[in-house]
Amino acid sequence: MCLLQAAYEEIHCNGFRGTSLEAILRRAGVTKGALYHHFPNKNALGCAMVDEMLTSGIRERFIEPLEQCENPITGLHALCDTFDEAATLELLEQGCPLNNLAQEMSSVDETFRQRIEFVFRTWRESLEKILARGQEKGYVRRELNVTQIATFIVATVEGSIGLAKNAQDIRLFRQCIEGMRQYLDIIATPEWQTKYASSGAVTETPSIS
Amino acid sequence: MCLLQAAYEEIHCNGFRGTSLEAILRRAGVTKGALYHHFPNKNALGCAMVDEMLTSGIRERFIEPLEQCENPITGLHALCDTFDEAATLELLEQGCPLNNLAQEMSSVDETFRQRIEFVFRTWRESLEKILARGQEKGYVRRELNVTQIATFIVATVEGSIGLAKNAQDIRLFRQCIEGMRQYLDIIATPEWQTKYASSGAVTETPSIS
DNA sequence: CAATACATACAGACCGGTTGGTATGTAACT
DNA sequence: AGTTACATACCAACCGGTCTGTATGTATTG
Repeated sequence: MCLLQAAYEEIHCNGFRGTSLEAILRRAGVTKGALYHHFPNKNALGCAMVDEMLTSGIRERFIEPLEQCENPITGLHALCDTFDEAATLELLEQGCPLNNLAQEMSSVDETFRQRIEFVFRTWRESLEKILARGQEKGYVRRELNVTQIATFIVATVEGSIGLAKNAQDIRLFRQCIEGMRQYLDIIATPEWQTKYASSGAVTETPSIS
Repeated sequence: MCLLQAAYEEIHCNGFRGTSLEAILRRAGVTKGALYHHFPNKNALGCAMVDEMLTSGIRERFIEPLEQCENPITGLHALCDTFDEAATLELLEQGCPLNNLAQEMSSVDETFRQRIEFVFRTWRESLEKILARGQEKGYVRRELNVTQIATFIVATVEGSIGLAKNAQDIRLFRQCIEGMRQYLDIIATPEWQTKYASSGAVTETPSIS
C-alpha cells in the first residue's frame, strides 16, 4: 500500500499527533528508511497527504457533483439526498478527515493550517462560482451574496458531521441535512423553492425589489 | 491557579494529547504529587475539566442569554449581534474549547466522547425547550420540528467557529452569522421575520476586500 | 567490453528527549 | 499517631529522527 494512503487511514483514525510513524509504516509495509528517503519529516508526510488525498476527496464528494448540475439548488438538494442515503459511512464515525485535521492542527502548526485552509478555500470558492452561475441563470436569488452563502454551507456541512461524530448518532446528521434543505429555500428563487420548510409565509414573502 | 483552570487553558491551546502534564503543572503552580493526589490519571483530569469548565461555558454563553428572552427569535438575533461584536476573542483563534476536544478525542477515547456528548446534548435540549416555548407563544412556526432546528443551530455555530479558526479569519465567521440570521427567518412566524434574506440589507453587507 | 564510480532506493538498528505514571518522603492538621 | 495533602526523584515506554549498511541501476572511462 502507498505511504500516503496508509498515512491517510491511520491519521483519520487516530489524528495526526496520535499516529506514530511506526503505525503508518506497518500499514504501508515499508520501513523507516523508505519514509525518510521520500519525506524530510513527519510533518511533510502529513502535508503531502493533505495535498494529494484530502483535496481530491473534497472535490469528488462536494464539488464535482454540483459542477455537473445545471441548477445548483436542485444539485444541492440531490447532494442532501446522497448524504441521507449513504450516511452510514465511516465518515460519520470517524468524522471528516479534513475537518478533523483542521481542528486538531490549525492552532498548533502553521504549515499544516495553511495547507488545510487552501483546501477549504478551494471548496468555498468553487461553491461560490457554482452559486454565481446559478444566479445568472435565475435559480439563485440575485440579491444575495454568494460568497457568504458558500461559507455558510461549508461551515454547516462540517459542523453537522462533527456533531454526529461526537454523538455517534446518524440521526443528528439527518436533522442537520433537514436544516440545510430548509436553508436552500432561502437562497433559491421562488420558482425553485421546494416549500420545504413549511406552507406559508416563507414561500410567499419573496418580493424581489 | 486552579488545576482545572490551568488544564482548560493549556488544553485549549494545544489540545488534550498535545498538552503535557508538565505544562499544566507549571501553569497551575503545583507539582505532580498534587495532581495525582486528586486525579487518578490524565484522562480523569481532562474529563473533570470538561464537566466543570466547558459545561458552564456553554451554559453562560449560549443558553442563559436565550432563557431570559421572551422571544427566542429575537434572542437568537441578539446572540448573533453579540457574536458579531465580540468576535475578536481567542475563541476564533483557538476555536471552541468544547468542539476542539470533541473532534480530537471522540473517535479515540470513549469516556471523553461521552462527557462531551453530554454537554452538547444539554445544549441542544435546552435550545429545543426554548424554541418549543417560542412555538407556544407564537414566535416560532408550530409546524416545525424544534429538535431538528436545535441540532442544526448547534452544528452551524460549531462549524462556523471551526472554519474561521482554520482560516484565521473573522470575516468567515461573520459570513456564517449572516447565514444564521437568514435561517432564523425560516423558523420564525411571519410577523417576527426580519425579511433579512429578501431585503436589500444582505447585499450591502461588507464583502471581502 | 568490462571495470569502476557514483546515485538511488530502500532496510533496520539505534539514540536522545519527552511523557504519563509511580514510589517514597514529609509537613501540617486532627 | 494517623490521615490528608502535597513534594520530589525516578522509571519504563514510546516516538521522531538519524546513522550506517546494502542492493540495484546507470553513467564513465580505459
